[in-house]
Amino acid sequence: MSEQVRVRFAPSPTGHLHIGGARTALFNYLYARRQAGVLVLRLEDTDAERSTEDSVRMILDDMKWLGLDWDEGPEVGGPYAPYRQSERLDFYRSQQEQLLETGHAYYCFCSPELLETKRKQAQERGDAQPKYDGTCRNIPLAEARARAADGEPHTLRLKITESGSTVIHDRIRGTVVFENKIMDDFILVRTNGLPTYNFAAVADDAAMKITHIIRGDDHLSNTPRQVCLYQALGKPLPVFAHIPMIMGPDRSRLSKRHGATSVNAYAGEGYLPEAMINYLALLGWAFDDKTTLFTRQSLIDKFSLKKVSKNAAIFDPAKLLWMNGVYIRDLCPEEYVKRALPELIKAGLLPEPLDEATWAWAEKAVLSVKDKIKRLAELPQNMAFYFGEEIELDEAARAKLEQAKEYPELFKTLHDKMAVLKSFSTQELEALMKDLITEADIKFGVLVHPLRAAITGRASSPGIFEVLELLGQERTIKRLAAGLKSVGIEV
RNA sequence: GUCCCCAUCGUCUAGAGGCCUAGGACAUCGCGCUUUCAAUGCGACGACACGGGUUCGAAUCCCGUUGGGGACGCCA
Repeated sequence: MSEQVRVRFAPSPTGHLHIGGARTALFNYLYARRQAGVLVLRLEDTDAERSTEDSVRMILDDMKWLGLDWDEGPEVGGPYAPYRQSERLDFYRSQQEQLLETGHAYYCFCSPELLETKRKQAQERGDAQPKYDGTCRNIPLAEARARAADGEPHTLRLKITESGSTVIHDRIRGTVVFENKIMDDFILVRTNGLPTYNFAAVADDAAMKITHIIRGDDHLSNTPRQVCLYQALGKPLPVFAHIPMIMGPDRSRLSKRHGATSVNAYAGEGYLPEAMINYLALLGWAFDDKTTLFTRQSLIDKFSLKKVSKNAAIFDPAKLLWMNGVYIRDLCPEEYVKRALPELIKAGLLPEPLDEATWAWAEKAVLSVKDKIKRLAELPQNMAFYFGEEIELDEAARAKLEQAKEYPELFKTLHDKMAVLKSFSTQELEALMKDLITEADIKFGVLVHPLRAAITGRASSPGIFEVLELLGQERTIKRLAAGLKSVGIEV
C-alpha cells in the first residue's frame, strides 16, 4: 500500500493571491482531494523585506473565498507546525549544521559586491553562464568556523558535484536532464542568517513529508538544485509536476499591466468563486473534448495530473465573464438573492437592515435582471431605474420616446387608464395594454417602447409588466406624465 | 549569451499512427424567437508553425529550423 499523498501550496505573502497562484493552489487542492491526501498551506516568508502580515491575511482570505480549504497550515495547525518559515528558523539552523558536518555545505566569505563584480566581468567576457567561481569552496571547516565566530560576514553554500547530470522525472514534463556543470554552489543561508528559498523550501518539503510538488513551470529550472539538496540532506525525492504558466494576452507573464490579476479583484467585481474555480481548472487542464462546466465535486472526481497540458495558457477574461454569467443564471432564486442584495446595499440603493416589505420588493427587482448580468457588481447600474423618483433619459430612450408623438391620444389614454387602475399588477396591466393595442390596431411595440423609455429612461429593461409592477403606480404615472410632457403630449 | 520547457482555430482545449474532409467552448458575424435588452436555438468564420525523415499511412514518432516562454539573485 502506498503512502498518503501530501501536497502543498506555498505562497510568499507579498500581496494578494493572484490568478497564477490560485490555479496552482487549485491543482494542489484537487489532487489532494482526489487522492484522499493532505493539502498543506505553508507561508514562505523568508524575505523579511517583502513579506507582510497584511498579505498573509489577504492570501488566507482569498483561499477561503475560493473554497480551497487546507488540512494543515496557518489557523488549523498540524503535526509539522509551525507552517510559517519565519517561525522555523531553528529548524533550518539544525539542517544547515547537518549539511556543514556532512561536508555538503561550506562557508563563503565573498561579499555581495565582489560577486556582483565577478558576475559582470563574466558577462562581459561572454561566459556561458555566470556562476560562482568556488573561491571559498575549500576553506577548511574549522578555519571557516573560526572566521565566522570572529564576526566575519558570510553565507552558506551547497557543494554541488561538478560532473555528471541531474535527472528529473516530472509527471507532466517527462524526463528532463540537466548537466551538473551548469549549476553553481548556490547560497543556502544569507549573510543575515535567513535561509534562501531553495533551502527553506526543500528542507520544509522534506520535513513535512511532501510527496508531490505541484507548482508553476517557472520552477522547473530550480529543480535540479533542489534535487541536489534533497540528496545532500539524505531525503527521498518527491514527485515533481510542473504545471504550465498563465500568461497575459501578449504572451508575457501575467502581471498588473494586463488588468486585474488578483483573485480579490475579481471577487470585488462580482465574480462567483465557483465560476472562478471552474475557469481556472480549465486553464491547463481538460477532462475531455466536450465538458466545460464542472462543479467542485466533479472537478475533484475527474482531476488528474495526466491530463494537465504542457503549454502555457493565456488568461482570457472574456471566457471567465461568460462563465460567471452561466453560474449566476444557474443560481437558485434564494441563493441568487442572498448574493445579490448586498451589492445594492453596498451601492447605497437599499438601507442596511431591510424591512420585510422592502426585502420582498427587492427580491423581485433583483430577480428581474438575473439573466441580464454577468457580474453581481453590474446590479446597481442595471437596476438604477428602480430607485428614486425622477429619471433621466439616455439618448436611445429619448429617441424611443419621440415615437409617442405619432399616437398622442393613445398615450394619453394609457396614462389616464393606468392612473385609475385599481390593482397595479402584471395581470391587470397586461390586460389594459392588450385592450389598447387591439382597439388602436397597432403592434405591441408601438405602445411598449415609448412607455419603457419614459419610465426606465432606457431603451431596454426587464419585461415591461414586471417593471411597471415593481415601480408601482405612483412613480409610473409620474414618470410617464413627465415623459409625455417632454415630447409635447399634455396629460 | 547559456541552459531548460513549449508549439492544433484570435483564445482555452480534444486528439496518445488509420475513428480527423481535426471535435468542443469563449470571442466574432449572421438568422430565428421576442415588447426592448439579455437569455436561448440554429448556422457561419476559423487551426495541426515550417522543412526533412520513419511508415502502406503522421496533428500524432524522430531530427532540424523558426517562433514563444522560463531560469540563470544573499526574490520566491
